[in-house]
Amino acid sequence: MAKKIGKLGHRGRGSSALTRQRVLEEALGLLDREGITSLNMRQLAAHLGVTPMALYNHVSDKDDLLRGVAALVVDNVSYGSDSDDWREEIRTCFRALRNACLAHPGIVRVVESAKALPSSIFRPMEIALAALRRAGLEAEDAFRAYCLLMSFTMGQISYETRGPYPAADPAEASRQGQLSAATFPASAAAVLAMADRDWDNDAAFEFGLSTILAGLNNFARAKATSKRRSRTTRASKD
Amino acid sequence: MAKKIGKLGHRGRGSSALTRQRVLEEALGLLDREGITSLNMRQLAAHLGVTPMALYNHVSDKDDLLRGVAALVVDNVSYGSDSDDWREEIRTCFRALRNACLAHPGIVRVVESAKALPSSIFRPMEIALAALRRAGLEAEDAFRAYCLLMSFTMGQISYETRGPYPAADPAEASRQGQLSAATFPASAAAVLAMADRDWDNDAAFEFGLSTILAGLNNFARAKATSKRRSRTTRASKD
DNA sequence: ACCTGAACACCGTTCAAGT
DNA sequence: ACCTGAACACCGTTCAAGT
Repeated sequence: MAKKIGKLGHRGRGSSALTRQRVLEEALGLLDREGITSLNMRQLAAHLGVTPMALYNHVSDKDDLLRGVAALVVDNVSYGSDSDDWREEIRTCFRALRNACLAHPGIVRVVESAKALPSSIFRPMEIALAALRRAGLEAEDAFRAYCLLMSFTMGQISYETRGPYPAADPAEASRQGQLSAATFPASAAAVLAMADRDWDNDAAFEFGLSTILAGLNNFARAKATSKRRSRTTRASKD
Repeated sequence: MAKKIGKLGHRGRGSSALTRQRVLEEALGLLDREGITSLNMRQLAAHLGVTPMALYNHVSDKDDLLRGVAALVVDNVSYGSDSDDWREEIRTCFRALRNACLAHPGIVRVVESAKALPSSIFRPMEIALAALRRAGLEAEDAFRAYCLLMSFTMGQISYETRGPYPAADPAEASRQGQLSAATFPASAAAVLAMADRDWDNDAAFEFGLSTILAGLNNFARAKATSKRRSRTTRASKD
């Protein structure tokens, strides 16, 4: 027993042994504190007080590490809602996804560079698809709508966490005189309008969500009436 | 003059000297043929028959190289249309962006990993913003709508070019039994519905575009009537 | 001004060896 | 079973030297 204490005690920090969980958690911490460029096997090993090669006992690959970190962020998110309005269900689902990612801004670059995603991303997909089917969309349209929602959400999060590209930020470009009112009038006007008030990412996300849901609602209602009409036609034929 | 010919003649391929343009074009070719992992200074230099360090005479940085390659893909795209329907203008604009990117699938990863974007990214922004203003949106809403359209388009292209993540592809997951109808009924149904017909990325993109435009149209019309109403109210007060 | 060659400070990962 | 240490095959980039 003394042997056991001694064995655990001589490890760097704490008395815990190296486990996959500990590796992934330290990786996420490193990502949060120092960004994705610091998330490499050597620095991670150093933070765990261990040799780089020790990590390979708990992680098969760097890509496995990245997938594991992504899973850590996304696995325990609650995507469900108790509303019976399909639009509110979808709102809650993608808001939850966005909030989880914004809590660990570096995770977006991890997801973008990972070769595979944790399979738990099927959970928001399931919820969204179910809600969309309940709205009256057919399977194929529902999947297209899901792609639309997911693409927008991930794109938006990517933009938010990376910050606007220096060369693509209207405000920055206007400061450097690249965005003259002569060649880019609409963009220059947008900069002018945004100059005073702070840009609100939450509001931009909600705007996007509402716009998509309005469009999907239009689509679902059109689908419903065309179905009803064809039913009436059939009935009158009888 | 013979000296000049000799000087040019002893270069690896062709008689052209190394220029920034030639470096960027070869980089794009390398990207197209072998993907982003092969797009590095050493391999690029080898393809140009030159030492890695020779590239730094025409490119300040690897990030400068990436930005240059992105510019090559995006600079000469024509985003405009001759329609006077703002929705058609926006369709043409983002279709053009998508087509340009799909012509060089690797470019998406380049854009994602680049620290800066070519400033010609303002051209589609300008066209989209102008169309949205003409639709009746105020500056801030127009910019939010632009972000929505751009996020969706880039997200969609990213999904298309990377191919679905092995762990996030419903069809693949269902094949491996990760997507049982018991736990993920809606997703399993989607796979079933998509099993026979091929998934049509173009149709999915058009679906997304139409949905967003329908939502924006709703928004613009609501804005217009609320404005008209307040004007009437004011008039009746007079 | 443009290019070369050697070198440096990094990466992920293999391999043989220790306990 | 788990970890170490040295090594390999890569990266981007600096620096001194050549023309």
